[in-house]
Amino acid sequence: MAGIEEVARLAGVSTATVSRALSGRGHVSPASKAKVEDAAARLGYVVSSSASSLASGRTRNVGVVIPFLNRWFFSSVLEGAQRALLRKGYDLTLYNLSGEGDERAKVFEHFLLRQRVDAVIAVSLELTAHEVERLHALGKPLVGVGGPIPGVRTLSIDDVGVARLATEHLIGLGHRRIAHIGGTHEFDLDFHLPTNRRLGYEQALRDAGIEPDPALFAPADFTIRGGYHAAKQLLGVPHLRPTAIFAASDEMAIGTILAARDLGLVVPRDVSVAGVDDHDLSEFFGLTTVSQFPRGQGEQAVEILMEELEPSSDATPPAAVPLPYELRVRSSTSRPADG
Amino acid sequence: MAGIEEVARLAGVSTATVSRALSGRGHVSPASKAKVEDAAARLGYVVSSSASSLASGRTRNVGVVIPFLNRWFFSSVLEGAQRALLRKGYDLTLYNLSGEGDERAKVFEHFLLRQRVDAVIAVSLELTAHEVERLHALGKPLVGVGGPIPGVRTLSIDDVGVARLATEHLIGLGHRRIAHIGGTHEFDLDFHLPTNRRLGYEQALRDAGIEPDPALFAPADFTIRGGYHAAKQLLGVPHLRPTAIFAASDEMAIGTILAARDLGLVVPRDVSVAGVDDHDLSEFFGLTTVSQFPRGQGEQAVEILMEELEPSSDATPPAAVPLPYELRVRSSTSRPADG
DNA sequence: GTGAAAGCGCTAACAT
DNA sequence: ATGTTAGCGCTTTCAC
Repeated sequence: MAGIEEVARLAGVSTATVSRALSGRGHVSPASKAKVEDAAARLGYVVSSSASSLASGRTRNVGVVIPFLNRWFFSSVLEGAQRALLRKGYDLTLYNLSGEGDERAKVFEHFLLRQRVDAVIAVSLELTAHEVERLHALGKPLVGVGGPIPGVRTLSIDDVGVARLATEHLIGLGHRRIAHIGGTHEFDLDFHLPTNRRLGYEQALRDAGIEPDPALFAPADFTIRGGYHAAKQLLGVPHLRPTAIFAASDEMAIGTILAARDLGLVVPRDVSVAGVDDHDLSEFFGLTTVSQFPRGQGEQAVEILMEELEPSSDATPPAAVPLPYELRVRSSTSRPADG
Repeated sequence: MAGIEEVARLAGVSTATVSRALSGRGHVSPASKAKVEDAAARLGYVVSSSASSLASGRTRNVGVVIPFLNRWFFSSVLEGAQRALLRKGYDLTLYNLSGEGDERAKVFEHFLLRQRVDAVIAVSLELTAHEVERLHALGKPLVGVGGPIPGVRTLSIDDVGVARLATEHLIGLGHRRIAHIGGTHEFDLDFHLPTNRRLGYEQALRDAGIEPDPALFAPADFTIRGGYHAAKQLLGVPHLRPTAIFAASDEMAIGTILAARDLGLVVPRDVSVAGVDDHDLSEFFGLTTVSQFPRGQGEQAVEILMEELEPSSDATPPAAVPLPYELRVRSSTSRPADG
């Protein structure tokens, strides 16, 4: 492993110039810059990140704390963040907190504080005031994705609006008996997503003069299996059967489609189904859904951090752009049979 | 941020002793060790990883290079690796190579070489000789998961054996016309997984005196949708219809089940279906499959690295234990209708 | 078992 | 625009 000194010697300049030429901070004449780059390439020189970090205080590394790796939403956010960071020349250090909970303390007390990261992205994690404080005390920018954290810049989708949109779509098609499959209370921990989506559903109904019927709500766990069972329940009673079901996630909506099939019902003729996410599988199932572009959320989180880490003169501050969402109408929804 | 000096002062010892006490290298009397730990806790002291790395040459960080994040197998391996590393006090730096390919070069030339990691885990990536060499030249242990890399310790499942097992299960039930949905050639890049699974399938057939019928092979892309279309093809011709289908992955097997349903066929009465993976969704679909425990593969990769990074006296070297796999019989397979 | 001190390989003042 | 040099905060010889 060649060091900066050898590069300096080969290029015929000082180590300071090498450092400047390679990092882009400070002015270097085009001539020496070329010589340095050439020498570095020749020697296969790459800076030692630890030496650089120690001397500069910057690590060019961002920590991402995330509760799940094998769920579509989370892996998509992670993928987006990774791509954006790589482009900026940053590393991504992953902290998956799916574990017991003592892992969580460990991560905060030992890992994030070792000066290994310049900033932290917290995905769908409600950080405690204490945790936020520790991070802030270190001067580490922190941005949340997936829900509001008090005192933290957070990218958060308008869950009420998303649910309204899906429900209004169903109402617009002529449905009046619209059921909802939402999250159980345990899932309300992180940012009340289930509550907000149920709220949006109810608002849309009321705006259309329909009183939400508690019998048309079924809780589930955001999985296909959970949606399947909830839907069977909802669809099982013939004379009360809803003509449409809005599920709070695509996975539950897919479960609903499968349940309908098993009951001999045809989607959308006998029952319309709508979800939220635009999951990988949704197109295959022809599921009408509301996209929420999680990859973009990961990328945007990185943009925000970068603006704090390396303020660029020109840039208009990304501002608190509301996250986009979009109705995607496929073949799982149609007018109800009657009319 | 308190430094080691303050800890030393508060504990009434030298910085050298603090370092030794906290890192566990070198002998320290129990008394001073306690004092140091106490002082460190009091001050909320955590070592600066960059300073520590620079001085010691160890980063306590492992790089994981992985081609996909949003596929079950890969995210599971990643999860296993993350857990195991966290337990050992190591960080995990993620390099997702899903991108174009110039990303790949970037990662190898700039990221992995900046002395940021002590070791590298390569998941399902066929590294070039040159890439392997660069890594070795740095003295960085490297272990592969998912397929053999020349000159590299690799955890690799016996794909031929896995496919044989699934196929033999179907043969044992009495099936003779067994179709196979495998990968297309593009998927053969990484370790010939599709080829090996097809090989195992054919071996099992031949061992049972059945000549593989090329008409009973259909290529797909390892997705549910791909499996669905391939299966429709296979099941569409009534008089040639296989009584069982072995798919090279659970996702394709699930697609097969859905295709069968859409054709009015009942699984397993009209057609048995078996897959490989034991995917999250497989239980829900009652899919008979061969589990391959990817989480364990990630963990095992870490074990191997640790043995190289921190050789423990007692440990029996983990040796080249073949990766376990296991037939999981559910409700998608049964004896063929005739008998 | 413990302390003193010499680096680890860079970066950032400060000069020039 | 470039060179000189003093650290960055630890770990690790080497002595004791």
